[in-house]
Parts: sequence; C-alpha cells; structure tokens
Amino acid sequence: MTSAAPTFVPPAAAPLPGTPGRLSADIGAALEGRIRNGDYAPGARLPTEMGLAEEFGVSRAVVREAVARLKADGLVESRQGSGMTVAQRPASGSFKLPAEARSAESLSHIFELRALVETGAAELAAKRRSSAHLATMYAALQGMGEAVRMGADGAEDDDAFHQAIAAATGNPEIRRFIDFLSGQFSESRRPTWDAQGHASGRARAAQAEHERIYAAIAAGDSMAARQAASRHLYQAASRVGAAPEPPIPDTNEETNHG
Amino acid sequence: MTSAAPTFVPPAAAPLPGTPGRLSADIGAALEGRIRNGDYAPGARLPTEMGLAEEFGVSRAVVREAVARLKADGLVESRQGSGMTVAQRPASGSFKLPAEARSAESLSHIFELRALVETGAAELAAKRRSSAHLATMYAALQGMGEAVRMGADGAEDDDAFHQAIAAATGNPEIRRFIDFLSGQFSESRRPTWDAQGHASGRARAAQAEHERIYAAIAAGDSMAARQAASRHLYQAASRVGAAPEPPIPDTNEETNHG
DNA sequence: GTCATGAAAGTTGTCTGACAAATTTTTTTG
DNA sequence: CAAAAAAATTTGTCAGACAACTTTCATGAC
Repeated sequence: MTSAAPTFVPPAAAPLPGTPGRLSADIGAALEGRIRNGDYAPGARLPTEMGLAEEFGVSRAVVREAVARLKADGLVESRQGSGMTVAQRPASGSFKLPAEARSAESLSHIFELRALVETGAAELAAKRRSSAHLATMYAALQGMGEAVRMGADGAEDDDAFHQAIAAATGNPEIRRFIDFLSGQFSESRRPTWDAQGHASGRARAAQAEHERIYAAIAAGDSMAARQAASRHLYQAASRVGAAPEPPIPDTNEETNHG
Repeated sequence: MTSAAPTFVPPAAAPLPGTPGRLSADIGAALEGRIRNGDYAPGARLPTEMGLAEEFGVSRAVVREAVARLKADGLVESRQGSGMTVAQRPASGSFKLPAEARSAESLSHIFELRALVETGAAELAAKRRSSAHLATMYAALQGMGEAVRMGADGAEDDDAFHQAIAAATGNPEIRRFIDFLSGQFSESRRPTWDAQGHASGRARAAQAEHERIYAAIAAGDSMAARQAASRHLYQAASRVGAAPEPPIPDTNEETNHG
C-alpha cells in the first residue's frame, strides 16, 4: 500500500470540484452520503484514516476533521487502537431541519409541524396549568398588549407567551422542542413583520387570538385551547406567507363522531 | 503574551482531571460550557486556536478537533483569516433528546411528545391520505395481523404502519420527526415486549386499535383518527411502562365549548 | 492439538512544525 | 485626509512523528 508509485493515480474519487470552500466539509458530506446510502453498512468498519486520506487525496488531518463532524452527529464511532465503525443506528441522535434552501413549501411544512405540536401543547397546558404558569402567560399577554398600543410588534413577549404555554405542559421535552422550532422562525418572521411597517391590524388580530388562548387555558377548557391555538397558528402561518393547505382545521364541524 | 517565560505557569485551566478519556472531548465540553454559560457571548470572538491551545495546555490539533464538534453543533462559526465567533443563535441547529439517564419520567415525557405528534399526524393523514398511502397502511396492518396469529410481535410491520401514517400527512418534516422519535424507542420497546413472552392479549388489543385508526383514516374522519391514535398511543405508553398522567385525553367529554 | 503468553503489526489520539489562503491592521504614499 | 500597499493575524491544510490502545499472529508449555 505504501508503494505510492504515482504511476497513473486512479480517479477513485474526483478531487471534489465545485466550491472548494471547505475541504473537510466536502469529505464529511461524501462520507455521510456513503453511510446513508448504505455503502458503509451500520456496524461495519470504515476504512482507516490513512486509507481515506489517500483515497480523497487529502491529509489525515482533514479526514479527522471530517470524521469529527460525523462523530458529533452520532453517525460514526471510533475507538483508539481499533478502528472507526458506522453507528448501529445512524441519524438517530438528533433531529435537524433543512437549514438552507428554505423554500416556501418547506417553510410551510415546518410551520405545520410547529402548529401540530403547539396545538397539542395548548391542550395539555389547559389541563395542567399552574397559577405560576398562568401568571407568566398573563404578563406576556399584557406586554404584547402594550406593545400593540405603542406601535411595536412585541415579538419578545410573543415568544414569552408561547414559551409559557409550552412550560405549562409540565413536559420539558415538549417545551424544548417548541423552543427549538420557534427558534427556526426568528430570522424569517421578524423581518416580515417589520417590512409590513409598524404593528398594524394584524398585531391586534393576533392579540385577540392570544387572549382567546389564554382564556381557554385559564378556564381549563382543553378543547377550546386547542381550537384557539390552532386558529392562531394557522393565521400566523398565513401572515408569514407559509400557510399550509387547510386554513383552519375545522374542529367544530358537525362530523359524525359515530 | 508570547513572552512565555515559564516562571510559574498560571493554573488558568486545570489539566482537566478525572477520566482523561478523550482530550478533545473534554475541551469541547469546556468550551461548550463557557458558551452556554455566557462567558463567550453570542456573536463574540473566541480566543485564537493557539491561545486556546496554550490555555488548555494541548496542541492546536486538539483544539481544532474540539472546535470541529462545536461547529458541527452550530455553536461556533469560523472564517479563514478572521477568527472564530460564537454563533448568534447557539444550540438552535438540532434537537436532541436525553440519550443517557433515561428515567421512567423522562421516557414518559418523550412518549407524550410522540403521542402529541402522532395524533396530529393521524388527523392530517385522514384529511390527505392517498390510495397509495392507504395501501401501504393496509399491507402493514395485514402483516401485523399475521404476526399476531403466528405468535410474533410484528414490530417491523408496526413501525411500517406508523410510518405510513406519517407519510400520509404529505409533510416530510412531520414524517422525519416521527421517524426520529420512534427510533428513540426501538431499544426500549422490543425487550419489554419480548420479556412479556410471545404476543399475548396485548398484541391483539394493539391490533384492534390499529384497525380502528386505519378505518378512521380510510373514511377520512379526522377527529375519529385523532381519537383512535390517541387511545392507541397512550395504551402503548402504559404497555411500555411510560404512561403519562392522563390515561386517555377525553376528547369526547361534554365540556362547555362556549 | 489446545491453550496461555508475548511479540508484532495496525489504528486512533496527540504533538510539533511548517506553509497556504484569507482577513485584518498598519504603514506608506498620493 | 484618502487610497493603496505592506505587514501582521488567523484559520485551513500538509507532513512526519510518537504515544496509547487493540488486534493478530507466532511462540512455547501442557
């Protein structure tokens, strides 16, 4: 193997054309592709670092850096002395949303997932809310009301309100996931609002929806809380231009519950 | 600074006692702690790689490897020539569930999140299911029925059934998230079932619940699908010993919707 | 022939030094 | 004072080496 007689240099792996922006990133993507494609089966041994370095035509440091990302993502494990192996359950460690190429369709999908979780959270919050949670929600509600009167958007209190609902579920995983999802929108929502000028009738409408959610949770009416949250979130989606197909899921419709 | 006259070697950072298992992992954890603690504010510049290497008493390669993980996690960004900066929005890139120390309480929280998403998915699936999705669900249903008759658990078809529902939402993000969540249980659920001996009455009960979900989705009755899915998931939670507080959310209760 | 023992090879983890590429800062020049 | 050029920084990559650990294989004892 070490007989690196450069006779003809087999084009095993092209030098990765395109943007040579980040060498280790490219190689990491290539390896991830092989793993997800099944080229490297779960539990199987990967080639050695030196082997990969030779194959890709880079130094061992680059390979190590690329593999470091895969290890962080839980796709690859390594033990000193032994080798590197593909994790038994690849891509199970963390959930990621498409960071780039956020098409309007993709955005609406993410928003729908958020609506799904937050409506359920509102239902749970109505069942389990404590007085402390209610106080936090009420404070955020008043903050938003004041912001509307002063012409601001009150985005900060809006976040606080939704986070208080999430916390009122008593389920830290639900709370963390809602935090995670709402964080995905903080770049796209604010500019839209600001571009619309200062808080207009939209903000007042949103405020009315917030008050309806709060009233339902305070009253312990879980179904009303779900309905109010659903209406609010789908309207928020349309405000940001990411409305899914059904504007409002008609929870009230007179279907036969047979 | 470069006057490294080793007069007394300030104990700026202890040599990281305890398990010296993975040097880069320890340093990565230390840096992550500083970022999450606010020592390094979002948007601020980190010390240079050489500076960190000197501070921790390791080589630059180790620092680079530690930082590589932070970059993969989206906590740190770096540009060649400039420096490394703390990401504006740390810890927003991926959602993780507690991998270790899965207490029964934590497990029930995760299960509740899953129930929340899957009930919503069932509702959406009832509204949007295509004939192809229904066929996939039906095949999985029949596979599970056969498994029950043969005394197996049919866990594979069970996964397929739930994944078909997730796919029928037409929302790839919802499908991916359900896949992610169900993957978190594949280690804990199977042993429990197997430990109970071969498929017993529990399997038959689960099968009846599956059939009810399928019927509701096929009929396009979104509320019935939600209810059936909710019942199934909370029963599944109790089967695995992770039942949240309310056994079944009484969607039917005669609350005052006024 | 089988099993324990130990040497040897292979592999990841870390160190050191160096250069390339890109950015930032400083200096020079008009 | 402004613009251009040079110098200093800093990350990205390369190369070689050694340490720590694991696996494999050869050796020898029974």
